[in-house]
Amino acid sequence: MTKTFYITTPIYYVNGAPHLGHAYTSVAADVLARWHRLEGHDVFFLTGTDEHGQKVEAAAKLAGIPPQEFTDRVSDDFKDMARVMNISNDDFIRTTEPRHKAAAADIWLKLQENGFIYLGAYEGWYAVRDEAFYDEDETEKKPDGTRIATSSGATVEWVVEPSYFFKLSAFQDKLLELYEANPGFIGPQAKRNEITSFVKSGLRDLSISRTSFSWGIPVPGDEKHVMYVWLDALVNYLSACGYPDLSGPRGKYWPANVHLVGKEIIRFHAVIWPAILMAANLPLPARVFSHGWWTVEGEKMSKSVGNVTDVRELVAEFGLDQVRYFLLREVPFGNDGDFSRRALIGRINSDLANGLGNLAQRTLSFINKNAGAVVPPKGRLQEADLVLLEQCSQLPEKVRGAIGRLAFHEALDEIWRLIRAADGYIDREAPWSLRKTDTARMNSVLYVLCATLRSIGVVLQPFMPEQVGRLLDYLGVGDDRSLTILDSALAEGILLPAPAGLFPRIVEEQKNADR
RNA sequence: GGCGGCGUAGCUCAGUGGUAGAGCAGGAGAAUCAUAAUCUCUUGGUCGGAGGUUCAAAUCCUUCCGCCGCUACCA
Repeated sequence: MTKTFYITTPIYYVNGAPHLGHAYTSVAADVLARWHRLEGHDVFFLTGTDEHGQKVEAAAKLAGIPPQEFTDRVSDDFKDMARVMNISNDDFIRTTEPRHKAAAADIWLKLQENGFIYLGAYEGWYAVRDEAFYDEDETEKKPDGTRIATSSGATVEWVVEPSYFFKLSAFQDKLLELYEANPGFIGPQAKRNEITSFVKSGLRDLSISRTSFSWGIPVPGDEKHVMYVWLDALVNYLSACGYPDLSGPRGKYWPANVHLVGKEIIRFHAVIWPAILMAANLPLPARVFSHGWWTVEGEKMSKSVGNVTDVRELVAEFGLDQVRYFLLREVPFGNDGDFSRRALIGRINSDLANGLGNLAQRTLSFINKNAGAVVPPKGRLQEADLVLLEQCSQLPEKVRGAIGRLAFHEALDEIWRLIRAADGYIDREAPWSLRKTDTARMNSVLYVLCATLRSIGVVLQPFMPEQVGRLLDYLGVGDDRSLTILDSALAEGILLPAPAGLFPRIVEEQKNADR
């Protein structure tokens, strides 16, 4: 039976437009999904949008349209971003879809049946004007004794509203056991420590319904309440598998292998979500991995600064694969990073244009001009050839290891090590000299270079599907481009098309800095 | 305040007890197949400060300085 691999991005909240951060999560998940497909696994890759809650209700009101129309619009924008980024998701779930509402209602009933839901009261500082609750430290007392919300200035009052609660406190020990028994459950390590100490500090029950607004999934049996958005949202990972009927075609994918999330929502995925699943007697995902945030030119992305970056503009200017490469190469996955034009251009020029692109071009165009435009005959290999080919044969395992740890930057670093080795090889062997003295040897060298480029291309496909696809075309690689083709030697004599540059060098116009 | 992390070459970082490393940037040379890309050599660091343990410390301990994260329900 084929191994299944289920990977998710968070469902993106539709109260704002998609930006660089969303694209980052999706690209990382896409690389994982594509890698596992190369491995021959049965992959299910899910993304989508989270569309309920007070903020969405408010945003729709501001836009002057009904919430459903609003969410349709923003959800389409996220779909468009996925298309532009060449994200290979197998499904796109929306929490306003009937299949999801049914799943969420069923989970609620399961939690209730199992005795983990009770009716209590949610208390807090409520601003009628904002229709929102505030924490005490988000409010301040005015001289006349009334209390206002610091951010909006609206008067707040202490409100007690009935609310259903989830007995999260019952799962404290079980969660700690989970983290203990599965060190890889939360990644990276630093987040695991944070979450562990958070859980150790004591868990309170979680308010999971609201009566103060209505844009949500109704609580089964008590329709004055709508479900708390996070309970609603987390269930999406099950909804897409066909839950509550896990005997259907998608049921085999649950539990998920990886939930990729931004660091701001790790807690919901590493604490609340497993607790809910435990309470519903469902199997737990294998791993929750959180990545960092991007600043842009050293500054935090924010609407007020006006630097919220729509990745689609970057793609239009620099190319899709270039942006995908940068996102995963520049920063160790899990860390924060900075996105700057200068760093992006530096990566494109030194790694892609001068590195991979130039290696491919100098090899392929030489073959095109001097070796009959076919994969040259291998001939008798020498020590230097075998050394390089040995590095090729080790590459998939090295990349597999790095990707298994979600260390995308290390995977790319391994690949570039081989690119540099191949550049050294071509210089030392100098096929341009051999052309005049020993064409058999020249052919051997070119053959080894083709084989090297094939290895590099195959493992690089998940990162840069488009340009690397072209590279494999230029190398005459057929339809099967999975990792298994690297187990067989490259066939000689295949006709090769005329190559063209893969990654154009970026030349920035000199902005006359000197006055 | 409590818990945790970080501070290593101009930049981004690797390196957890045994002669300071990589990539990029800088310098010199070589080569000319190639997107003037490539290759070789090379400049550059009192490993945040101070003290301690040890035959030996970037690596362990103490303390100080600086930066950052977490410290729950509104993503």
